[in-house]
Amino acid sequence: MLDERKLDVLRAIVEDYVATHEPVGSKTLVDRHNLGVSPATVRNDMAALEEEGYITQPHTSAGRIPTDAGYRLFVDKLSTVKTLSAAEKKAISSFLVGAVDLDDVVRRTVRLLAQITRQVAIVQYPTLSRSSVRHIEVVTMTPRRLLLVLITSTGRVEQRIVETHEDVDEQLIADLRSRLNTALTGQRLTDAATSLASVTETFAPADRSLVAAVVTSLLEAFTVEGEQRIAVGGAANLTRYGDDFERNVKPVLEALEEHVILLKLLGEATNPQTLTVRIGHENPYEGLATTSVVATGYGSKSEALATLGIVGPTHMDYPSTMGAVRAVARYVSQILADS
Amino acid sequence: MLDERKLDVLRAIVEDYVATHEPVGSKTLVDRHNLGVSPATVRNDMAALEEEGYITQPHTSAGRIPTDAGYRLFVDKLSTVKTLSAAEKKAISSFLVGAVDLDDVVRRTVRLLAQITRQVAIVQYPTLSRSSVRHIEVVTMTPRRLLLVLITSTGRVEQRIVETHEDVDEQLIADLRSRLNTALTGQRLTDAATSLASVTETFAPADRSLVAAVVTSLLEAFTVEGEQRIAVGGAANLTRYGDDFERNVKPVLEALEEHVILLKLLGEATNPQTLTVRIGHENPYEGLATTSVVATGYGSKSEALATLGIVGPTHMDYPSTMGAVRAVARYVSQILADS
DNA sequence: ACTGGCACTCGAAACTTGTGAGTGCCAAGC
DNA sequence: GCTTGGCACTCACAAGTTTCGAGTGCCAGT
Repeated sequence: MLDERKLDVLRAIVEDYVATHEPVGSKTLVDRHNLGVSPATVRNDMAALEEEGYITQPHTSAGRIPTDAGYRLFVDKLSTVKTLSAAEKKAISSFLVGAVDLDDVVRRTVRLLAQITRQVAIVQYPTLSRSSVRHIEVVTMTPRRLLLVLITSTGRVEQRIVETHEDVDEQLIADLRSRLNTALTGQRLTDAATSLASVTETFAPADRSLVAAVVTSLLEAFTVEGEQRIAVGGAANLTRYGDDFERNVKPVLEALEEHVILLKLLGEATNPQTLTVRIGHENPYEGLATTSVVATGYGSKSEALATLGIVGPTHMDYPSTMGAVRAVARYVSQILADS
Repeated sequence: MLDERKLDVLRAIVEDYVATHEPVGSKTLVDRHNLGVSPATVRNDMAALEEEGYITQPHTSAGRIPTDAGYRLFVDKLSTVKTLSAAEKKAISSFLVGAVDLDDVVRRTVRLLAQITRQVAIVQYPTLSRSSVRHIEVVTMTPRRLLLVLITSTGRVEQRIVETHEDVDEQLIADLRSRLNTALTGQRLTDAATSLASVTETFAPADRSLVAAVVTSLLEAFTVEGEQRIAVGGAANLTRYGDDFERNVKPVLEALEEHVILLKLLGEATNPQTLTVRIGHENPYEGLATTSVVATGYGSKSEALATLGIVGPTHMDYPSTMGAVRAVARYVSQILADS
């Protein structure tokens, strides 16, 4: 059905449209890419491609633009992920060197990704679920307010405030702190939840109400569902969408504020070798019909800790973007892994 | 020069323009507000106001729109800050109740502020400089990687990663941890810096290199200049700027990513009673010529910990916006203060 | 199977025209 | 001496018209 040349034509259309953002016609196409055939032939091929649903006409007597299906085919079969130039690779590593903590790594990564892809970048903080408890700190802020700090093996720090009904006893706090650490340090967060219950029981009934409050709060911190953190950057690149602000840009801006939606967009974490690309309507959010997402996991070669990616118009330069996302994910994984 | 009625006319022009976003002419003005005079009279007043630089014409034979100076006069002399309705007040308090930690308070505040003002909200995290050390935690992540966690009296948690050249000795770490806490807990961050030096001296020379690395990192964490954190929200409200995306919205989006610029925009923290309003060109950033900033401090009645505010088009509804910003600042201060 | 030719389509840009909100100014009126 | 009605003038905007050309589909010829 689709012979080699038709695919060449589709590839040419996608590349041209991505470069110009204007519908591309048969003549222009033959001029720009040396396809070795006449416009008339290309027209026939185009008719076939349109028949199959890979391209479409915005209106009669205009050129063709790729459909979501067209981009899909292009990404899957007609393009190869572009590797970065040496200069770009150098820029990446120098950008990430010197981060002072996990937050800083994430912030720098977002900035970097936005900068080199010229798109909106999204980076998920390493998930808690796969990490383990490194240390738990309990600090009294005011006589009736405690601050819990949970430090995980991935270097992530979670805090919780606990309000109490009566003034707290410093001795009890110290006791609680040491018992919590003894019981939980080294445990995976998922397992730590169960261990928490037994800790409560070792306390005198009189102290149980305080302990229970702390435990509840810690449990909350352990069960991360719905509270996964995300960093976003490069929103100014949304200008690249062209006009029709209201229809294209606004929903994206709205989505960027809804971290729940972003998490869905990023999808399941994959390892840094595998790139997930969602094109237009493939996205699980209707506002992003003219938007594509390129995402991948990061953390370590074998097991992904979290996901990062970019959001951009469907008419983006997929090979370059995919290359950049993959490269950044690899570098970040490396930074997080080695010490 | 400017009698009572001329000021009334200016007020009417500002209110009308803010409501419609269209140049307002003499006839419309008389129709909508009952000024009790004829359009011709209003025209004369308008000519005077234009002479003084408070209003201007986009082109001949169009209505007038306020200039930055016009808005300035309006804000300073012609309007009163609008107090919120009971329902709005209730919404504010219910929105902020249940925050689990300082980060959460800030995040919720940004969201809330963006929602009720329908503008872009900016909230600065409570500054470190005025707070004191509550606790310092040193945790080994890997044999050669330490995580420092600094907890301040304001509930802010700072983290730093320290890489060492040789494997660390757990005993030494425990020792360091306790000495640091003994020496520094309760001290203001500004004073703590000096105390740090003396702590180093109490260690055996062999351990000094490790201790020095930790101390350096802590010092960094203490001196916050240039690393003040900021949260931004409600970027989708930028749609409200009308068209001319490229000229109005893009620079704002860019500014929102540059936290250094935002800090300048927010300016010095004032107490929650005083509202800072910067209109158009008054802003210390050229990209925001069509933008106004409404900001105020928050933290406690007497002393402001940090600043929060909104960024929006110069043609915003100042009375309502100012009322909302002030109200939110007060509520947040309250949340942070009482326990 | 490809190509050149040809009639046709139709959006975009350039130009034209009409309309009306708005202005400035002036002379008359309270 | 303000205020006002009247009047001629301006000019952006919208609607209508024309032109232009890139692009198309189809068909007959190689």
